[in-house]
Amino acid sequence: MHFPDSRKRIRVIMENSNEINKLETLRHSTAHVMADAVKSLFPEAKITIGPSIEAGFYYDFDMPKPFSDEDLPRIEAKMDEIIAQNLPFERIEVTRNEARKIFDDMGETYKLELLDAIPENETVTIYKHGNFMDLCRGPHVESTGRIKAFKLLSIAGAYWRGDEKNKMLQRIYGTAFEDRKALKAHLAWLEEAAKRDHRKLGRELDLFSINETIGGGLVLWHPKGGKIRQLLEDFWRSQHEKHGYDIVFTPHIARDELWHQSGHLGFYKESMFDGMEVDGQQYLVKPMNCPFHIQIYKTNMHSYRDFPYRWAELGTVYRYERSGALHGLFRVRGFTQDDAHIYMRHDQMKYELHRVFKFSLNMLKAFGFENFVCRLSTKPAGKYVGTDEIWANATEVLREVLTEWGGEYEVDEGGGAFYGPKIDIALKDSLNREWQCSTIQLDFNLPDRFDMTYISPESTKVRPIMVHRALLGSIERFFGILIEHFAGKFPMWLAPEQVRVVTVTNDQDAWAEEVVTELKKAGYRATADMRNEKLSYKIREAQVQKVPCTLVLGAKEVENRTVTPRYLGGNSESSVSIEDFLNIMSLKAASPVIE
RNA sequence: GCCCACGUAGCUCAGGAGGUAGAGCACCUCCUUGGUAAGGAGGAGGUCAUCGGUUCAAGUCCGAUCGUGGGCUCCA
Repeated sequence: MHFPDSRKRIRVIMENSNEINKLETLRHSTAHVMADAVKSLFPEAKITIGPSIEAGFYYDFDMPKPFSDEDLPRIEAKMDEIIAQNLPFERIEVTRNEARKIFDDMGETYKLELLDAIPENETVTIYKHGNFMDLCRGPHVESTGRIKAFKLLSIAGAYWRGDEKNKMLQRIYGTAFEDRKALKAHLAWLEEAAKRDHRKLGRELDLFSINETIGGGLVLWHPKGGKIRQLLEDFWRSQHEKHGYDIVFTPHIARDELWHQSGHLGFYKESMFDGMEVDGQQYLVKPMNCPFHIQIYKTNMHSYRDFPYRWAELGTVYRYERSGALHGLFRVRGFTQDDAHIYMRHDQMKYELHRVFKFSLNMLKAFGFENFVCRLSTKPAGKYVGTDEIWANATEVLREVLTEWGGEYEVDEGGGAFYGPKIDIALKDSLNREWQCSTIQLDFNLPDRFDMTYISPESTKVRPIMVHRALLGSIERFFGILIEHFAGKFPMWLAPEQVRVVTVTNDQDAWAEEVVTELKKAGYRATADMRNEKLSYKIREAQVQKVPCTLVLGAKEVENRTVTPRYLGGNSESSVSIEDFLNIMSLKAASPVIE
């Protein structure tokens, strides 16, 4: 029911787990060295925790005064000194009382708190290098000299133990690698990711904007972004119709009564925008589409013969996100889900879930993604609705779906929502970052709450099985992912402008207009640049704007009635007739096909 | 929402320790008609985010607000 619409999820996958462990150790040791450096530069700092993370490490400090950016080079310099001394990391086993005394004497109150949290049966260890001691499970590298390549990256605030009720600590992020070459590669990767930032490309390519006057998290789609969205949605619609879905449309607001029935006003209110009063009735802006689709269902009696129903909608929803969480297209307050609900009989569950899973993967593949990671979330330990039998059954089917697929998947035991188990699909982009997009969720709750029924062969009323699913997740977020994945160089079928016809001089204007007319007639998106500018100037502009194909027209082309193509990032190719070029385009611009 | 940083022309950015704004690109005009990533000249364009304060004088100092960014947090 709740689609992970705009969650940013970045994880760099390392292939070899041994390598990971070595790196983790190295990074954790680097964190210790950093804490040592911070303590010697800022004796008033209290140390807290400093783990290794996916692409580096951090250490949190309680500081009377926050760090500034200028502090980072100073800390790095101090760290270099500690590393140069090649101090051995010593592991010291201590009793609780010894540990307590040590950290108490040092005034490290956070360490005392951590010490108390260590289970009774666990050995307490301290790691020491030079004069720096830290309560730590380890392991560590042999000595500080093993740290060959590190860099401090940023400063951030972070709550003690991640709880906003606690004190805000000062966090320093850094990273470390086996050697300088690997570090350099990682820094280059960060730079590449920054270059692809969809917010930057969105502005440069004039795709979308988010406007202060309108409000944070509310997206304006410019003509070029709008064209891409239109192409994407047309593709999406046609594929859904082909795959047995019917398209529905529902309103943006509904009376509070609906949200009471659905339960959203109970458990989702803090994410919903305040309502408005109309004719004495309270209306709320929708954060989800499901209650509407259920109302469609409930307008009629249904027979077991009629299933399944597959109702899809590009439904725009609004959810309150805290201001600090907003981020470009990835985290917004208004977005369009590529939503659908499937209603079915119990005996159809297996077929439908297989089918929708396959459709999800194929949809993502159509946009050029090849690698996926799936996650199965099973029954929560605490409260849940639905019988154990139906949970077991549905979970088994989902497991089967994943096994049959054969790809990489993890199981989040107990991670399912209270209303049903689910499969989430994350894609990996060209920078190997993971983005969770698709979600396929069973729902044993809403059919009950809305008293959905169908008539069985025995003439009894039976609850249908309900599945929520989104393939792309949110159109806004998926668009952001596409921008970054392609670095703005959209494939021909999605490019807002496919062909730019560029003239050498104004003597070719007539031919340029004819070529554009021909291209448009054939259904391509083409424009002519007939400005009084040098050829190289116009070529550059077409390249900078990432138009996939530029056709150069000079005297030669006019004479032979040809065009000279040049593709994005490539060099000039040989001249071809317009007929030949149209043939080439029909191959290059074909929409993907989903089986 | 919280911590820190930032907010000067459409964009990217300059503006030494207060004296009433500048560059490049983009835009407009003119010259140039030039074969594969920027030809030349000129012009227009800014209540320096907003509001308030200090001062004879505030992009410049102080405060608040709004917004953006990096994180944290939340995510039925």
